[in-house]
Amino acid sequence: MAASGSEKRATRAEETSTREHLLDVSLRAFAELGYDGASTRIIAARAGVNQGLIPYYFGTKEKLWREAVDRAFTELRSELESNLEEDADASRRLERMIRRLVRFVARRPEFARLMSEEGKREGPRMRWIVDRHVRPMHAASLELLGRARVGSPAMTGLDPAHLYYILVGAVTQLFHQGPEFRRLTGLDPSDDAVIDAHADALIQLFLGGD
Amino acid sequence: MAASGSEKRATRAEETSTREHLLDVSLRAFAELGYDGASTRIIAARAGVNQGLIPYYFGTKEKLWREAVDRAFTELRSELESNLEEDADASRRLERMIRRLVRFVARRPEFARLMSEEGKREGPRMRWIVDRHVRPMHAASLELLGRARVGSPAMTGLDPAHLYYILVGAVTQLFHQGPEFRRLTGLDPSDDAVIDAHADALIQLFLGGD
DNA sequence: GAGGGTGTTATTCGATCGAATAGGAACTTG
DNA sequence: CAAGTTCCTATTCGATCGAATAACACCCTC
Repeated sequence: MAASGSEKRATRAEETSTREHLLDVSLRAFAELGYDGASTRIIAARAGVNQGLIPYYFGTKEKLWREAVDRAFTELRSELESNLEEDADASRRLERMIRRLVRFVARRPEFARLMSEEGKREGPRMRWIVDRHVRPMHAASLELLGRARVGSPAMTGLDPAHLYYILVGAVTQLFHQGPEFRRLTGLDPSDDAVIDAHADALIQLFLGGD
Repeated sequence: MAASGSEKRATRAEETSTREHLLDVSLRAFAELGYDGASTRIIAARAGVNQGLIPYYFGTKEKLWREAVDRAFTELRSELESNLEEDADASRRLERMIRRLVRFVARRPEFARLMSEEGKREGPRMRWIVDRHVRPMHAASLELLGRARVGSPAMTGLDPAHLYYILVGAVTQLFHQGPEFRRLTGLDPSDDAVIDAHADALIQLFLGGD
């Protein structure tokens, strides 16, 4: 069952390589179904290839997972890091960061889901992801939060360590719980109106009326 | 391999019944390992009983899951509903609610984990849990938030629907991601100092300096 | 146009899954 | 103390898991 129309073998270098496509599909599957729930057969079926291709390209399921995660964080970084320095005002910088974060999480809720999937239990995957990806991001966030806190009425006196988890949870929860949100409210978590309203609410809450 | 010392059969009605114990263990296992990851064999082993007991008591794994979830929500309700009405000031009521929520989630992080595990994907379990448990809680929360919003400088003008997800995420994230938090910060998410600091930060953020 | 990669499928393996079954051990009721 | 009920274990079943293997189809180089 070759996904697209192209009949036989799809003549190398079609849209994207099969390998890249597998990584894409894997991230969503791991996020949606969990590491155990996302069987290599399901992943292969969604990608329209044979299950044997996964050991072939990635060796083990674990390595496939790691490569998919690396890829997701690369995308997140490229999303957030672009021209953030140029803004002198720390509050404005935080505001833009929040808006970007919201949009990113809304567009790729699987990212937040994967993080929560792994961050909630001890294990080699948790340690790997924290040491390799979360810690640097966390450090950068603390710095940004620490600077933005100065002068913000809503945030003064708040411990940045707690603020970090408060902010991340506040930003991601709605999109992380997308299906629940949709069933509960009838709204579409991928709707731009919902996304913008959420970002607006967060910015008002964290940065007050300045 | 009977867990405790009690030799043969444990003479009915010891501490708690085996069935209750299985429900307790199940909730933690489902939250920690996910529905698929928590095999009935693992659950049985943690409870110190034979795997065959689970079909015996609960019929199917799905029914075991539902009963464990019912039990968790019963506990949450009894935690939150007690003498909340008597406080006239909506802001104070929200403040106490936040403090209780934080303490509950800190004490039973498996609750938040289980909710996020199921709320992130479509499926019969998601629909069951939303219709049966989340919707009533959500309605009550919206009412409380709507009233508390009036007069609170930080929350005026914010859509209660968004506020709900912001609040839930902000409250739960740190404890939901307990193992990650511990590795990242070196702090213990079950430490009372951490718990109180988190509640304080949340209350200041949401209720400002009143 | 023969030969050697490379990408891919089909098949198979041992392990583990949830559930069914049969039987045993202890308590309850006569 | 015999019979029945309840609680629990041991074993087994078909399904599915991740991974290994063998063979195949295509492309490239010569």
